[in-house]
Amino acid sequence: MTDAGHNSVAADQLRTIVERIERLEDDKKAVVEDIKQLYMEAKGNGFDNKAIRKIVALRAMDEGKRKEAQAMLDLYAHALGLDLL
Amino acid sequence: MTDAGHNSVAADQLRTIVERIERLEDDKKAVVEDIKQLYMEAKGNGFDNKAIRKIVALRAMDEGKRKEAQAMLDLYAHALGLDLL
Amino acid sequence: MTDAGHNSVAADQLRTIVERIERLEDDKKAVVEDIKQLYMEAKGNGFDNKAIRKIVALRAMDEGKRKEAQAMLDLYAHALGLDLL
Amino acid sequence: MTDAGHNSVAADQLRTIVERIERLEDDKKAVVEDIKQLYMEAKGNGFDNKAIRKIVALRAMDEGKRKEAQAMLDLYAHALGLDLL
DNA sequence: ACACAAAGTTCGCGTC
DNA sequence: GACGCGAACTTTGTGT
Repeated sequence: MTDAGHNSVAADQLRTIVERIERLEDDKKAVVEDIKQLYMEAKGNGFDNKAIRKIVALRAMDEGKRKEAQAMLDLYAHALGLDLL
Repeated sequence: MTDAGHNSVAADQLRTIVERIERLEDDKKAVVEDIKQLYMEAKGNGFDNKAIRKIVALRAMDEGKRKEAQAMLDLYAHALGLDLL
Repeated sequence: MTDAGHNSVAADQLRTIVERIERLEDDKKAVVEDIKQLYMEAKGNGFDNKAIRKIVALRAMDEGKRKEAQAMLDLYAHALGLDLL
Repeated sequence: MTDAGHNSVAADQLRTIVERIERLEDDKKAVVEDIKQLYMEAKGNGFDNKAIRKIVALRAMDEGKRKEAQAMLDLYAHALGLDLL
């Protein structure tokens, strides 16, 4: 088998990989677009998107970690006399 | 209608929005995961992921590449155009 | 007066502006580097940089806006039955 | 030594760190403001700020540009090298 | 209000 | 295997 033949295998493999990635990236792009649309819709209904984003992030976050991070923040805030609420 | 009733409308709307976002985020996450898997598979086949990423980026750019090149020319035309006009 | 002479004024002006910007960008870069060093030092002393960043951000934020944003978040969280604390 | 005393050490350390960061952030803010002023001045003199921004970016890149170009060549050498080796 | 640009955050990589 | 470095993505702010 020639080098060309041998290499064409890798080249084909590479091409396949790249194309599969590109398709998935297209999918991702579509989903991101849908999400954007949803936020626009929410805004149209008078919601505060920034708050919604935070809510989504908080719900996604592991509860344990969230409370731990909050505790650390509270600790530091207290040490500096910063009134968080 | 009570305030509770009144609020529950917005609350339901909010909940619906948040849940729809979360579903889309799940979709997105799944796609991102698939992409990651692909890269891992590529790596397992001896490919250089960094190079693949650049290839993908370049191909994605190539659609807008002419526009970019054109913009670059315009840029210089403008920037140096100050000397010319 | 030739075009060249006339244009050289604008060109010189442009050059001056660009160079002044570049100097300021260098300054900025240096400051950013210093900040990074500070965070590294803090980490070396056992502090949680993420929490410190939040503290700095909170202190920088206008108190009114901060509480307003927090109130909105609380409102939404409550509507969804999300326990923040 | 009381806990309060013990903690006050860390609290003081934390306060010092935060305040040093805040000072540096102020410096940064001032520099950013100066840059903004410069752009406004440039605009007042009839220059195209968008073009200037690109010029500055390009000049900043130009130091690393050869490296980037080299990286691009290496990239293709690698990616296509699969066909060659 | 939209798009562009800047900042911060996170993730993968190379290094030690 | 942990740490710092650099790139990619997300989010925030600003100028039009």
